[in-house]
Amino acid sequence: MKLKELAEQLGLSQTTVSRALNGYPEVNKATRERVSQAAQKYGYSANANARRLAIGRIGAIGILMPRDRSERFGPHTSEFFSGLAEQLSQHEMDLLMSPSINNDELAAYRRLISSKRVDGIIITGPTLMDERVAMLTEAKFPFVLHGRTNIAAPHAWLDIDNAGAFRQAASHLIDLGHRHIAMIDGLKGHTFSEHREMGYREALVERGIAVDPRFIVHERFSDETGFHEAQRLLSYTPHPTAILAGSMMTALGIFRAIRSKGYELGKEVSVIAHDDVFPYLNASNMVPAMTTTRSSIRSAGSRIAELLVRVLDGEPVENIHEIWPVELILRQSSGPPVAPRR
Amino acid sequence: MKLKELAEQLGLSQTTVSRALNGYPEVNKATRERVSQAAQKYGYSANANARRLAIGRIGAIGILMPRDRSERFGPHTSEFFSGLAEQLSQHEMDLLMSPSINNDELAAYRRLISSKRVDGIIITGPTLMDERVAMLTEAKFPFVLHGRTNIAAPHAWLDIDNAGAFRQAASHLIDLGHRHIAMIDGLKGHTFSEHREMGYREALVERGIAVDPRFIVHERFSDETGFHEAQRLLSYTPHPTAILAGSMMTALGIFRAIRSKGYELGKEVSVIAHDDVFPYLNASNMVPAMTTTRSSIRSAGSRIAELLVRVLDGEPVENIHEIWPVELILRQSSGPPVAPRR
DNA sequence: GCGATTACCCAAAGCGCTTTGAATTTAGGC
DNA sequence: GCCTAAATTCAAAGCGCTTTGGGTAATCGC
Repeated sequence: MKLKELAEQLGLSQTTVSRALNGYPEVNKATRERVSQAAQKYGYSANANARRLAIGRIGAIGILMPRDRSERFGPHTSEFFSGLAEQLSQHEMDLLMSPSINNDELAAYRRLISSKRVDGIIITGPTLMDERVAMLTEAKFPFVLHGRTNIAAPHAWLDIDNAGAFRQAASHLIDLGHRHIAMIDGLKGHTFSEHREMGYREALVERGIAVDPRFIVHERFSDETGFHEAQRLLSYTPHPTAILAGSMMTALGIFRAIRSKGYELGKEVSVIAHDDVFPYLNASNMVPAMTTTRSSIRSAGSRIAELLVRVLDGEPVENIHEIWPVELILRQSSGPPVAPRR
Repeated sequence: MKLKELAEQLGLSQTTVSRALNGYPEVNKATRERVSQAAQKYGYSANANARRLAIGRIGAIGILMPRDRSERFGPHTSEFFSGLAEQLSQHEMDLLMSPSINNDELAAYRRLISSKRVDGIIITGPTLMDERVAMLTEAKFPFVLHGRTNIAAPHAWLDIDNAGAFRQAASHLIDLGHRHIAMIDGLKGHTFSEHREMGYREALVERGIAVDPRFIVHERFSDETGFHEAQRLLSYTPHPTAILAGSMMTALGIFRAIRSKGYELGKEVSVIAHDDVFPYLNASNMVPAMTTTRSSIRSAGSRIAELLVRVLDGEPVENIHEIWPVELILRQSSGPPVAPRR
């Protein structure tokens, strides 16, 4: 069933039917009602391509999937997507996932833009001088960044307060009496990683605690690296009595390392992990319950979609910046340092 | 830059330029070359909507994201998507994620079809009499199912051998000497869950071991349920000396429960988990390394995309069925039962 | 050298929708 | 009851691309 046929059925012009369906004011209430009824009855729904061709808007936003297994594609991804999609459905927009081809990311972005398959783009996991941000800004293509960069040119972004999260967590550990605090976070170069390290350093420096470079680890987020790095850290003398973990997966590995060394978690060694909030991995139900810096990445996705819609509606990007605070949720994996039993 | 302009630049007709770019034979080699060069130079790329409107094919396949936090949206999702997207890029197709609105899934599918935004659909996590499968089959809309149903009408699907996986795992445990084996799997009703239970039962029955209904648990996949259910199971007398876990997250919870009861994993209580293969959660690096039934969900996604393309190309759906075997990878979390120390 | 192919290229007709500009009714004012 | 303004409705012109149905020039067979 197409518009033309529906219009014929109703004895109306395509114009009127189209307007009735799209909620334009210049159509009689009774007529509009009649049209909706008919559309319902025949299961009519506009051909998305034709509509978009006519309207000039694509009705979809894009997100590139890195081909390699970078930090940008982990368990948090599905949560983030879920948030995006949820919001986009409010605006009748689709989410287009485009995989980058032969690892030339920038080319993939260009292709995505030039083929006009999306109105805007969402980019995630930026580096401090992210070239994608630079490119899209220059191309004047609408986008919202999840994260931040040091790039001066104005662009829209939403980020969580990574520095604050780690500063707060480290401060808290210091308050508890810890003096040897390590951090195992994501790969260097990524903004979030740099910011977290900054926050960590600030907390230590503020309290006059020397920063031991061996205690700052940047690695892929995985239980495996968490395990290995924590084992290494715990073999030092003195070893850290507290570890900040950049992800839940890392924390799982760290937990294992602590146990394998015979230490008690939350006593001899404390751990505070950053939690993106996964429905299937609950920090509060672990044993001991995990102290976390928490920020729902699902909510962030949802909000970012909203912001992108605003960018598309013409809101100046220089107005679109949000930094979300991160909560520190105290649970049992962090406590005052206790001397080892041996 | 649009086709018309490009054609003018070249002093050719739109027809010729279009044909040159799309690889049609009736265009001079030199001309084709000249056109490609120019397209490259001006960064021309066809407007996807116009192209699709003309061509009648959408160039995208759809996948619905359940709004609720069902089994269908977990950590495996991003891996599955990743596989899909990787394959689709070979065919210049997009992946459209559409969130279901107000939890009326069927309506969301209908909307997706009638608005002609996708050529085909991928559906996952079916129940035995999945209504989506029934609906799409009846509507004659192309789709490929990840999983299986009992629906007789022919439709394309790819599934892993869930029954075989659990049968194999249970058999192995029996070989090791276990007589009290439990399973904690996903929610009842889902095909994979039913099949796994079937496999488990078969293995026990085959060896003359009575099936204890208390030992069969169906729950959401999460570390939390793994923990609670395993705790419950281990409080029975006699308690299971081995547990099959339906997911890695469940297994994490089970591990915790075993430890919290003071049992040694792989000795007093064995665990075999199903592993979809996550880059960030590696079974072989756990301590003890986890015995798993392994099947890459990423590969499945990739293959399913390929199958859907074939369906779209007109291959009869009754030819498209694949059951993938599941490997049992023996590691240290499973071993002969050892009597508890007390 | 001439008709018949073959190779290339083109103008124009859609694809199904939105929107402009105009026409037709209907309502309002005196 | 007549004129003007407001309320409805419509015909037709795109949106940018593919494809049909011809053309024209180059090539071939004899």
